[in-house]
Amino acid sequence: MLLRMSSLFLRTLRDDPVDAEVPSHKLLVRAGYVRRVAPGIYSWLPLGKKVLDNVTRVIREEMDRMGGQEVLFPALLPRDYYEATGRWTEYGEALFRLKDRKGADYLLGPTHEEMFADMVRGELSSYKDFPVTLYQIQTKYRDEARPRAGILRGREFVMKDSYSFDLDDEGLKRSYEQHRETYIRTFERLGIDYRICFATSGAMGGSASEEFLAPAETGADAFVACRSCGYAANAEAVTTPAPPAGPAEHPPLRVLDTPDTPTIQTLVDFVNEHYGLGVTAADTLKNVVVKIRTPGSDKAEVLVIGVPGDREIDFKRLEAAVAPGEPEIFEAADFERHPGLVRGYIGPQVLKDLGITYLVDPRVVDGTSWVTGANEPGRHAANVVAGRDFTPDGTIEAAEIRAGDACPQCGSPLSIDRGIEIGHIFQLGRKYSDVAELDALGPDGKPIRITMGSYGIGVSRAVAVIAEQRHDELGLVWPREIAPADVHIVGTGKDDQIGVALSLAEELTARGVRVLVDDRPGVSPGVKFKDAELLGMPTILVIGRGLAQGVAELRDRASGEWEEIPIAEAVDRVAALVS
RNA sequence: CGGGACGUGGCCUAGUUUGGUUAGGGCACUUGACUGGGGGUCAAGAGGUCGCCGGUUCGAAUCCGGCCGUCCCGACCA
Repeated sequence: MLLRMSSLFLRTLRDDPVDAEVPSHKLLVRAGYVRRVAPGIYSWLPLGKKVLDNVTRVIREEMDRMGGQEVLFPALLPRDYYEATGRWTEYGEALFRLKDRKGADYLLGPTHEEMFADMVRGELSSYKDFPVTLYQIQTKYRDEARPRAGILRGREFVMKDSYSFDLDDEGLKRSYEQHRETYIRTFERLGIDYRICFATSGAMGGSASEEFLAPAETGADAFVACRSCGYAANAEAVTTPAPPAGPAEHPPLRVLDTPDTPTIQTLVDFVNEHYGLGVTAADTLKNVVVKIRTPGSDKAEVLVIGVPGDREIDFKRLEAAVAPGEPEIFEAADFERHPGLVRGYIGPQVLKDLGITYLVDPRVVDGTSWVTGANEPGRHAANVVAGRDFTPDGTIEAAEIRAGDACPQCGSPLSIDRGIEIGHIFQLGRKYSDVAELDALGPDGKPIRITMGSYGIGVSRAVAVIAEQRHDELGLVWPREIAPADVHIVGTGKDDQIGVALSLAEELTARGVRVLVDDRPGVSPGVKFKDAELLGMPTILVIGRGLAQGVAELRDRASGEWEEIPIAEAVDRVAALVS
């Protein structure tokens, strides 16, 4: 492959685009890899297309190595498939919907579970046909409320999605492990720094689930990590270790007059000053009322959640904990309908009598003593003991996570970082096969309900993530396997240098090296060097003022190191780097 | 959907507060000359419905009204 800058469809920009915030966005636009067409929608220019193709190729090779079989569904889909699983309505605003000329409803596929399940049902019917794993590399469409960060999070994006179909849970587990290993190999090859995090399965349903997160300050997902044991989890999936049970004996419950103490801090100050309790916010039990709505219905159940008073409810964690239910704020009008709940002074002591479900943070174990509401305006209760004065209906992971919280595996302090989700694997189970009535006929002549796994990699996002992780102040720094070319040959100065650069380029091309050569006449060396650094090929070969002495410069883009080499050896040296 | 900002050649922008000749600059582009190792210099050019519609006015990029669009911060996702 030989690309000549003199004829390459490329224009680099000196200024950052005004709408770009994150480095990958700025650099991919400045280096002429992508151009914005509409919010969250980008075109790929020749160099960008090569990068995208390289990422795609790596993913495809690893999927094929695993035994996956590639298919391709349409992006434009009729409504019926998504009607059956309820997602035509459930997917909500994020679904691109359109009508054909007859007025029939269509959508642009945001994901393809339904199509895969249906295809397998149509083609396979015997237990002998399983297991099978199918995948596709497809453009997906999601009308995000707010696309941002260039191709990191667009409304149109390329995704590899695969689905495993197994006869039993053990098979599903095997398919899941295979994908896990394949993803590890894939991201290693792509040169992406990543963490495997326990995850919640979110809107897709299903059970066991892990996310591959690329650490980045600009990431949308918070995750925790433990230095000592390697535990890592998405913030939504972090579990809180329960402390040991408290002592059996406690002083009796005591109701206190606490006027004007609507917040935790005013309460703590008041009881310490007037009653000498010596408590902190962490000794109080904050009770938050929410409504949990079942999707697709108007019914909402009232739920009270108890968390230590020094912690806020993390709404994202709450949502994950109650999924597929949807939590809603309990408003003033709701309090009027439930006179037993005294706003600001709710205590768990009465919830059983009110018939309201009470879930607590895992730290609230039997034998722990709390300061909490007394269910009367202006009054709180102290020495309220879990297991004696109230009995929760269970625990819930809804309290915020903080750096320094105990690791659920080893107890060491956790750190919190941000990351970009680049892959997600999970064991879907039978949610879609139930809807599709996807069965195989077993050896005994009875149907076996197929169990599915679902696995995604953000392909175009991976390009942005690589750019995000591999750049410096000068420009992009592509890993060799992903770079548009192996070597960027710069011919500075006059015709001699450019002529030599071109002939070296042809020799290298003949050796199977992918070459980008800057043969633009009349462009100053400074411009060519800047462009070479911005574009980010891993190796830069300069044919310049050393030509008269028969030497060239061989530069490593990532380290910035360079050496002078005889031009006669240049082809061998570069070819050796590539093999 | 809530909050904030903005809309001027391909890109980045000045001008708008206080209406007044031909809307100015930088980058990029074309031509010529010089230069030739860090986005070089000089000269000459091409390129604009100032987001759209309406209003006020002798006169609107500028003031008023409406609409559209975009970006950023929050609630949602490969």
